[in-house]
Amino acid sequence: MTRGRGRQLSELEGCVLGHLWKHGPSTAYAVRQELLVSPSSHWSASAGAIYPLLQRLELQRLVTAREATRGDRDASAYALTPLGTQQFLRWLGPPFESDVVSIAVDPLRTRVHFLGAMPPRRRTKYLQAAIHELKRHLGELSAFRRTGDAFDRLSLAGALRLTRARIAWLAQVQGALGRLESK
Amino acid sequence: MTRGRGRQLSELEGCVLGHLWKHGPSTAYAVRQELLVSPSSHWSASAGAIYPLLQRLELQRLVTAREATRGDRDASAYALTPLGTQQFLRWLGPPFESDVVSIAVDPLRTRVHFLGAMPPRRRTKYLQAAIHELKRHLGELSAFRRTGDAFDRLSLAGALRLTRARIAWLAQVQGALGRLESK
DNA sequence: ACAGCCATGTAATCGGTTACATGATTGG
DNA sequence: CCAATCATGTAACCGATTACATGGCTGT
Repeated sequence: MTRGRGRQLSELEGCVLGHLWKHGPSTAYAVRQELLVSPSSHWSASAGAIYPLLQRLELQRLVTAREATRGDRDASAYALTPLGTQQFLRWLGPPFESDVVSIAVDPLRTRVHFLGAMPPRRRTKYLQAAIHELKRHLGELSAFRRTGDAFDRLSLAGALRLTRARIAWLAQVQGALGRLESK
Repeated sequence: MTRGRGRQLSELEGCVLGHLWKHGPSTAYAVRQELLVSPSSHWSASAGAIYPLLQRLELQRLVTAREATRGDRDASAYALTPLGTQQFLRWLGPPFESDVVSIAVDPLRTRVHFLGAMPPRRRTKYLQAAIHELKRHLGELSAFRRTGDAFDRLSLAGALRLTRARIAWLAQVQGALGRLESK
């Protein structure tokens, strides 16, 4: 999927432009750091992703690079151009690409398709373990309750809701399989 | 990330092995068709993904290829080996890799971080549009209510729950931003 | 002064997507 | 019989990850 000229931005590209919009001109390193500490990004924010990405965005004139010598070292600080801002807003939507609204892939949901591959007792253990991990994850997420701005916290509220929904769903699966088994 | 020898399987590899477990020996085409009609896979199930993937799995001795001439045409039907079954069960877990339990990436959640980039009236429209799309998606998912086996339906129940949770969350965002604005 | 970390990248690799090629099968 | 579609792949490309390289900076 080429992204030359008018193409839709990828999720990671949108996030990076969003960072620049939110925090102003930044180096690639600053962008990476924020992605690394973010509670809910699935990217590793590896250098090999971010540095070339910003170079691509510069070629497309969505950002401009300024020489930002920090101490004695040369670096590039990137800033949104008007075109970049426009593309960022287009990425935000609406309209929404279909995979923005379609349900996110859930590895646990994928695995439930195949729960028939294990005996009932193992299934019970399995669901207990998954619920336990989800609750632990819920605790980790809660640690971010007081960080960021209002929008960051609303975003976190979404992550918490989704995690609680997954827990409730697995409880439903437990119940359904229990009934299935006792028939 | 190399997957030679004892490596953990990727999601797509796990799904393909799961298909073979569930439906018995299959051609690459059969695997593709099921992924294409599946209500909730984010893969395009492109030929360029599936055919090489099965060839890789064969090299790793997780599947065996049998000449399955259909009519006059040669094709390969792949079947799980005992090693493949073992690796499939290991992929199912537990233990769970951290990204199995950690929250799935949600493009709408990503975008909420940046809602401050638009004026309040546009935000209102934005959230209405997103909720509308999610409800439409909910309807599409519901069409699968009576398909598949018990596990497929439980999996679908998870997708429905997550979608409803996203709708409720966006309603919460609407309310919170309304209060924020009226202050 | 020098060990260890910070910051800025680059290179190799890998898996997935898009697009293409090709022959068999089927419908009108 | 010919067009359209089915079925089986292959090739080029692309973006992300891992691993590496390098040089400045910082604490002891």
